[in-house]
Parts: sequence; structure tokens; C-alpha cells
Amino acid sequence: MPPFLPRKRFSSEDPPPAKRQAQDPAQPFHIDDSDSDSDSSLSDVPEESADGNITPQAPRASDGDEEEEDDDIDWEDAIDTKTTSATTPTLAVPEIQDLELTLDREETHVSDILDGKKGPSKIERLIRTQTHCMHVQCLLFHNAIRNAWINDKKVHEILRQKLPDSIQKEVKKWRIAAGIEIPERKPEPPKSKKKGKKARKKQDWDEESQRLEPGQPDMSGGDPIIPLLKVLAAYWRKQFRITAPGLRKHGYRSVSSIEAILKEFREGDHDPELHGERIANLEEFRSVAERMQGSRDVGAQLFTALIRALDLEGRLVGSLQPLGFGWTRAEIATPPKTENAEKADSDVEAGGFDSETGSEQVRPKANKGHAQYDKDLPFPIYWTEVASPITHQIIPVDPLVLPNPVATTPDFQAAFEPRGAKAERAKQVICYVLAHSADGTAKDVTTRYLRRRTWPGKTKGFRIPVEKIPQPGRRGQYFEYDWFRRIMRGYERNPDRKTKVDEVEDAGDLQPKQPEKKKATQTADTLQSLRQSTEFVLERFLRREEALRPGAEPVRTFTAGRGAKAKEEPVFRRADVVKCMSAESWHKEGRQIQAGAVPLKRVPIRAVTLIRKREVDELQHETGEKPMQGLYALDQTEFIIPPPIEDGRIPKNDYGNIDCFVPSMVPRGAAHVPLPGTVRICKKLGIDYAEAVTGFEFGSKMAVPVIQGVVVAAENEDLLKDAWRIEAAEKRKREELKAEKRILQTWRKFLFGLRIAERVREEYGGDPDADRERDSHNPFAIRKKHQEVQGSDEGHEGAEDPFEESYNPIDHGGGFLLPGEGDDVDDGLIVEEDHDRTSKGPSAKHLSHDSVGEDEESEGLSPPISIPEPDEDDESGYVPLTRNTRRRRRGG
DNA sequence: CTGTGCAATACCACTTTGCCCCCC
DNA sequence: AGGGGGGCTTTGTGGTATTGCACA
Repeated sequence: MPPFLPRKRFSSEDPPPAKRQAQDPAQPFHIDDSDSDSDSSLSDVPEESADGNITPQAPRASDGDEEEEDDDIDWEDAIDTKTTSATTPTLAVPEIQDLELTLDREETHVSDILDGKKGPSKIERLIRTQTHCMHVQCLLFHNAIRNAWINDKKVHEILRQKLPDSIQKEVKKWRIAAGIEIPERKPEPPKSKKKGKKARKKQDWDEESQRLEPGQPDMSGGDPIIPLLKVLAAYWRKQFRITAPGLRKHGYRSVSSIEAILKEFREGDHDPELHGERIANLEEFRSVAERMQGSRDVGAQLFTALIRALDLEGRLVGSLQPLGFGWTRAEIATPPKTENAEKADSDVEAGGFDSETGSEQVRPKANKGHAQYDKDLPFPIYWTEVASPITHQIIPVDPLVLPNPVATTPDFQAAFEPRGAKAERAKQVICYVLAHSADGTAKDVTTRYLRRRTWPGKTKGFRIPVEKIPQPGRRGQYFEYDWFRRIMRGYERNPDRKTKVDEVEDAGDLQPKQPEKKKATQTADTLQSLRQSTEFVLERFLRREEALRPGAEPVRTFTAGRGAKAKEEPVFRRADVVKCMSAESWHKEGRQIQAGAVPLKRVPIRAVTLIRKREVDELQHETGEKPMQGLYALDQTEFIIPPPIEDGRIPKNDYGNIDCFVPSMVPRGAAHVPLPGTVRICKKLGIDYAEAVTGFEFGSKMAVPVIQGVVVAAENEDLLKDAWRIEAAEKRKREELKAEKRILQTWRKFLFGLRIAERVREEYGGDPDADRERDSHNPFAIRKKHQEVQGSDEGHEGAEDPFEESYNPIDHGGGFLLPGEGDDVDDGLIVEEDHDRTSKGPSAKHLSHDSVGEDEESEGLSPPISIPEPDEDDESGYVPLTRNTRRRRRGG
């Protein structure tokens, strides 16, 4: 939304936006930071709130007509039961209806887009982006929960006990080689804390030992952890059985098919093949650890647990597979029909629905026991990163999917990056790769798995890119907004707790490499390479306001097109391109065209305002051709230096004001006082002035000057400023008084209302049940109840509330003014005084900022400091305060 | 397979001096 | 009574970037 500038005149507190502000630089998605505590103990989460293994769902927003009725009912229910404020429901309902319309349209549009008939609209793009962002965050949290489970001591115990002797031996061998144990010692059950390790290490040093250097790692055969990891990975591959489908990206589906899936998910029994694997809580996680079976994903998670059980630093790595935000084929769900036909015997796809009919496909259930899940996914989605305790290097390990399970070199690491036709068919992507550590923190390690560690690489189009927001007022300077980084802020490890491993990888693996420059400059020119070149340019690429410096020589020639269509074009240096502007534009920069300068370029005049348009049309009519204007380069212009003022007289332009676009346009001997309301003061003081035009506003086919204060002679500057300060102080005082009066009136109205209510109750009595019924909609009654429940301990707040039950209404007129009261300062205040006496409430006289400010409900009703005379006298005598009288009063 | 040209689309930047009503 | 301040309103168009597609 462009900044809304209601005023042409800016007050000093309200500086004008620098020229045209960039479109709303606000982030496309608002993320609530409030819960982003990186140290929040994720292990506290008792179970997954929603099954993370549900197949990715299409945006909620594209739900179809059938859902809408439900939505309405939900909303109404919510309003009835949850809303305490009376304003919310009335506001909310029409908004929902608006949304419905949009959604209906969206549905038809999506089908058009899928047919390639139409591009997506802005709102459709937004829905996809939001869906993507939401999905990313859900996946991220899912992984964080799994990571917390992986820390479970019982899971560790289960996995350790399952290790056969041969593996135990390998572990011991490694511990010796790594210098953690000395050979003589019997292998102890590994301690889980590093502290223990260090303590033991020290002990080893102290002890007499046969080994020359017992605590030193043996690096003679490379890092000894690598053979251990290889053994462990081989063991895992052999032992772990893949019995369920894992997470995967399906893409966006038709509403009907999603609804069918949802319906079955809610109503039917849980079918892992259809709804994805479900591990509801830690207990079930322990159970799959015991059985050593599950999806590939769980396999990788349990392997990470095994690594941690062996006292190694292991991270759970997840390559998120979120729904995308683009409109390519990769985002459309592939109907499983063909796949089923292809490999009906081997592959069972989770969520196999015919997107056309929404009916469930006949699945090869007979083969369930032998189904090889996710065989069509050539790359892992979860794996493990192990930190070598010796080198502090990270070694990725994928025991279940890749042919080479232990990725020791960058080449092997790049094998994790999904690529090729098979990955494309399976919709496997790389966009966000996160490593979750044992301490609950997570880290973006995508760079490690990108081929050549070059951004954006394969993440292009699947990961929200860093947004460059131009800084207002500074050309060429950008503020970089990285949505995902902001999301990660809640998960990242505190900078002051960074480990050695962090240090090593931040400087190495995670350091993105600059894309290799495309071989020097002299590779055969293509139109595209020239278009993107920062060094060379073709004349036809020059923008409207760009021109070649006079005398610029072409560097070489470029032949575009082939055969008969071939065309030779000169290639120029970008350095020879200069930016040009019209005389008017230069004027706005405080510069004018030098005498006799010849424009470097002539372009058609762009007229926006009606007047200019008319002028241009007339000219075109006369001459028969488009009127042109000349553009000049910077070196053809000079500063506008207005002549110094004489006798305190300020020169004015045709419109009676002075152009003040830049400070240099203020004449010598004059001063710009950009304060509001200075015109009147100047008139009063009798000094010559001119209103200062600092820019223009455009709207309704008009250009409106923005006026900021005045320009006066320098000798009058202080005089004017002083006068302005005095006036401003007076004005502030007036406003304070006015506000005070308003506040008193509000209090007064409030009290009258209460009196009326009280009197009605007194006179006509009240059925307590009916009262309660009515009170359920009365915000004050609700608040009162709330206080009774909450604050009954001391009654502190309740007692201070002048509208409490204890307030005694007798003899206050019950909403009617008693004789003689009306001409009192404010009858409401008398009540207050009485109240003060009885229940220690704040008396109006003592109402101070603090006493009322404490009461949250009174916000905005800042209390009186002194009591002004009311200037209304219409309330003397018995004047019932009815709606009519109130309206009359408000009306004036 | 890659580069080019075209078309469709979205978004951005440029544009340069009122009018009327109500309150003070 | 009249002067001045504030509210009104969110333009329109050409250029440019981007994307997808057809074709060489």
C-alpha cells in the first residue's frame, strides 16, 4: 500500500516520505516472534499435536463450496461461545463472506492456470506463498519434535542393547583410536555427557599407561570415526525394515480429492499407506525403536538416536519437502493412476487418489507386506550428521537410501541434492535442509548439500529467496529481508553458545561459494549474456532515461539472428552510458540545464495531469507528431543558485511560493523554517515570506505541491521560531484542556448511565436469573465476574473500581439531576466523592494519571488534572438523561 | 539442448501547482 | 463572516522484468 498522505502540508513531526516510497516494504508474511525462544524445551511436548506424516495438504484457502457452510457455522459457534466483545461478531461476518467470493473465483482460476490458459493472479500467488510458508513451519516443528524424541534415554537404551557384540567391539576400537579410552580398560557403558568424557580424559593423562600417548587420537588411518560410521550404517541398513511410507511432496491437488482424503482421514481408520505413518507420541516412538521398523524417515531418526546413544554428537537432518509457491509442473500433484499402472506391484503411494473423480483408487493391498516403500524417491529426506570429536568436521550419514552412506567429501555430500529426471518425477526438492542438534537447536545447513555449494542452485524456485527491499531515499542501497532466516531465529543456537563444530562448518562447508565467473569476457556473445552483462551493452538495451556519452566508441560488433535475418550491432561499454533527465526532473534535483546544452536524447513527453495532457494533445494536433522533450546528462547541468535576497524580500515563483526541493535552492540570506502554521505567524509578525514547496503529490490527475513551512529572511528566522514555539505551547495547552474536558464528559456520561441502570433496578426490581442472562452479554458484568474470580484475595482492584457493586447509589438521583446539582462543577464528581468515602475508590479530585492508568479498562480515558467549568448548562433541574437529550447534546 | 524472439503479464516509475466544506 | 486548514483520494501509462512457448 502506498503511503497515504492526507495532507499537503507536513507538520514537523511528520516528515514527508522521501519522494515515492517503495511499495510497502513490509514482509510478505508476518511471523509472530513471541514464541521463538530457542531454548524452549522441545522435549516437553508430549505428543505430536497433528500427525506430521499426513500427506501435504493443499491450501486451506482453496477449499470448495461444500466446506463453506461448515465454515460459517464454525464461525458463528466461535462467536457465540468465545467472544466477549460485542463488536467482533458484527465485524467478522461480512468479512468472511467477502472471502468466500474470492475463493470461488480462485477455484476457477486455478483450473485455468493449470490448463495454461491464464497466469495466476496476485492473490493466487499470495495464497501459494502463504501455504508454502505455513507448510515449511509445520515441517520444521515436526522435525524439532522428532529431534526431541531422539534424545530420549529409553530409546538410547533400547538401541544400545540391540547392538551385537561385533558392533560393540567396533565402537570400543574407535573409542581407543579416538583417545577416549585406553586399551586396557573394559568398555564402559558410554556416558552421555561430555563432561564425563573430559573428566575421564584428564584421568587418563594422570594415570601411568603403557601407551605412549594414551589420550591422543590415532589419526594414522584417517579420522577413525569414518570406519565406525561405515560399520554402523551397514548394520542399520541390514537391521532396519522399511514398513511404511515416509514424508514426501505431492503437490497441489484438486479440492475434491483433498476433501475426500480429509474425510477419510477424519472418519476412517488410520491407514499408514493412505494417511502416512503416524507416531503419536514418544511411547510409540520407543515402540518403533524396539521393533526397528517404520518409514525411511523414522529409520534415519532412529539412526540419529543410535549415534547419540553412542555418545557421539549427532544431528537429525531433514530436507523439507514443502508445497511450493510456484506455478510450474512441479507443484501440481501427479495423478497416481499412471504410477500405479506402472509399478502396481511394488510401489504404493500414500494418498493415492484420482484427482479427477476424487474416488479412492483400488490399491494393491495384497502386496502390503512386501511393499517397498518410497523406492521411487532416489534421495533421502532425513539423514544424520555426525560431528567428529577429533576434527570437529561434520560427516553426513545416510544409512538407508544413498549407495554411499558416509559422505566424507563435498562430492559425496552433493549426492544428497535431489537432481535428475527421477527426482523431478518424485517431486523431490532441495530448499531448506535443517540440522537439529541434541540441545534442541536447529541450523540451516542447505549450503553443504548444494552442488558446488553455490546459491541458489537447485533451491531456486522452491525456497523463498532473500528479498531486496530498496531503501527509500538511497538509490542502489537495499535492505535484505530473508524470510527463512527469520523463521530460523527461533530455532538457532545462541551465538555465544556456538561450538567448535559450528565454527569449523561456518568457515568451511556452510560458506557459500561465489558462482564461478563465466569464462572471462570474450566467450561468444549471446543476446542474453549481453543483456545481463554489467560491462557491455547494446544500444537497444538502453532505458528510456539512458543515453550514450557523446563520442562513445563501440568496443566490437555483435551479430544477432542467423542467416538472412542476421543484423550487426555495435557493442558499447556500460561505462559509457549516462543517466539523463528532463529539464523539469533536473529542476526537482535543484539543477538547471547549462546554456546551449544539446540534449543527448529526445523522448516522447509523458503527461499525467490533465493540464499537461491537454497541452501535449494540442501540440500533437498542431504538428501531427508526438511532442518530444530533451534529456540531459548530469554534466550538462549546474546547480541552481538563486540570487541572494535583498531587503528581506523573498523571491516567489508564478504560484506565489518558492521551490525548495533541495537546501541549495534556498537563496543566500534566507532560511527555510519547515514548521507548520508558520504562514499565520509571519503574517502576524509582518515579515515577508514564501511558502516552501518541497515536492509534489499526485492523485486524481493532479499534481499537488507539498508545502513544508516557509522561507524567510535569515534575520527573521529566530524571531519566527520563537514566536512559533510560544504559539505551539499555547496550542498544546488548549488541546490539553480540551482533552480534559472531553474526559470529564465521558466519565460523567458513564456515571449517569450507571445511575439510570441502578434506578431502574430499584424501581422495577429485577429477576436475578434474568439479570444473569442479560449479564452474559454485558462486558462490564463479565469483567466483574472475572474480577470476582481472580481478585477476590484482596479485592484490591475491585475496591478501587468506582463502578463496583459496593458503590452505593442511594440519593444520587438515579440518573436524574437533583435540584442544584446541575450548576455544580460536575455532579458526577460528587458521586465520586461519596464513593471515595465509602469504598476507598479514587475521588475525582485525586484522580491522577497513575490511579486510573493502572486500571486497564480505563485506557484512553486519561483523567483530569484540574476541573474546568463546564460550559453546558442544560442539565439544571430534573432533566432526564434520555437518549434524546444525549443525542441533542452531541449534536450541539 | 540451447539460444532467440515473441507474447502475455505483473509490477514499477514517472508524473510537476485543486476544490470544497467546516471550523475557528 | 470569511479565511484557512483539512479532507478528499489511491491516477494512468509506458517501460521493464519475467515467464512460457515455439522454433531454429
